[in-house]
Amino acid sequence: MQPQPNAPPGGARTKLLDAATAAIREKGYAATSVDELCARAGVTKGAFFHHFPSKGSLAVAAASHFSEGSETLFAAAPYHQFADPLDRVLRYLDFRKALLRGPVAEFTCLAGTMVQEVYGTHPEIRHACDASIGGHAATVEADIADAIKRYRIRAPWTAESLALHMQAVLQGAFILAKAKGNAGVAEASVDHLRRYVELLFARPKTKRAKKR
Amino acid sequence: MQPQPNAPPGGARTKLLDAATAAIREKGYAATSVDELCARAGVTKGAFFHHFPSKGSLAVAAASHFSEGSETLFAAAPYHQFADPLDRVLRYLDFRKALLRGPVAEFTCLAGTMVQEVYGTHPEIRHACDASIGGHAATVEADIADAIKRYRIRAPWTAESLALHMQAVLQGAFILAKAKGNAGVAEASVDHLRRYVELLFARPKTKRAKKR
DNA sequence: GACGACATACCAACCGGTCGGTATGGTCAC
DNA sequence: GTGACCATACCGACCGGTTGGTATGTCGTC
Repeated sequence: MQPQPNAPPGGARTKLLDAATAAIREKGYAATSVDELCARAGVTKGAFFHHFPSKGSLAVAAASHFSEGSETLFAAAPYHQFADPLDRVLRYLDFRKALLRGPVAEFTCLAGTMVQEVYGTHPEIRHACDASIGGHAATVEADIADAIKRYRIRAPWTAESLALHMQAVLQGAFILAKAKGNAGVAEASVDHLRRYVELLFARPKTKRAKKR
Repeated sequence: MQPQPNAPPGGARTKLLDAATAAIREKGYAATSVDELCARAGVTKGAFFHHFPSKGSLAVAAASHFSEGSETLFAAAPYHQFADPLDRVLRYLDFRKALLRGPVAEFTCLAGTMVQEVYGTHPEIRHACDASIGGHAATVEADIADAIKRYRIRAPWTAESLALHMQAVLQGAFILAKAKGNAGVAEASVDHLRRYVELLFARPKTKRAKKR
């Protein structure tokens, strides 16, 4: 099912995937043409349709490609070091906030951008985007679930719904950043989200979170 | 500056604006062609370019058209009845949640959808979307500012940033609803947002909010 | 010599936009 | 009151460029 699981990093396929990620984050799926993608990747149209049967299937592949990239990024992030699961959640948010640097298109989420355009017309792409967002949310959900246990919270909400809410805030923050043309609004929104999580757990204040 | 301030409701211009709002919310800006818009509106291409110099200017006009429509909707909403500004904010959120009904494209925000695609390529549209979102946020901001005064909160955040955060959550909720294909996630996110606002003001619990 | 990885040339459909034209209704001199 | 004049609203054939996609060819490697 999955095409070329181990595509060579210098190959046309990978270059196309990278080009698609960048271009779609900048201008969206529909406005990005196959020709432009080929030009960006330094590849011909023949190579494009050799690796992907259609533009849409490139988008599906790009969503997983993007997921893999961010999975790697978040797996290596420092917030996992913390023994306290609530600290991990809070530090995750700090990490997300720190990522809000440089051009808007470079910290934005491919899946969130694409799904807005294609959710009604390209079900396979929509599904790939859902999987991308949901997969990432699931990693955060695990820490949230641990925090609920640790702090013996009786929550009228589930770990899943909070994890999803966190992703919603981030996606919305991206939209506002795009509208306003700067990342400041997005940072402020992440601050609000972090404050919410703290209030939710109502943890007694400590001077410093302890590492493991 | 503003073209045809009082366009007749049955006229081609208004029909085009309505068609654009619906079509763009369904499939995005780039994927919606001028021909399709004309067909939806039951109008010819000649009429289109008689009223709008370009597709882009239709999009700008559609953003204000959409803003006016929602302005009317929210102005008539029941949450304004409440004397307590915090109640107004909370009931605003209830109202937003209640709006999450029917097909996803029908409760979604035109500005948020469009700005994702065009923020880098069509500055005028981006600006119109920003104005649409910002204008609506400003109405909520007024109530938040009153609530801060009333409850003598010393907030490390501004009324503006909270108003914007609320819009971010809603925009993000729309994205998740599109990805998952149902409004349930969006409702859950609004619940989290409402809980956050309550926690922020830490109001002593009352049995029932009083009307004016 | 077969096969995968590309390149080149090409196509029909569709895109946003133009343009010459018509239908309608209001204004005003006579 | 009527005909000249004109602005606005709208029509639809048409244009050149771009679109996603295809057909066929070349070349290096096993």
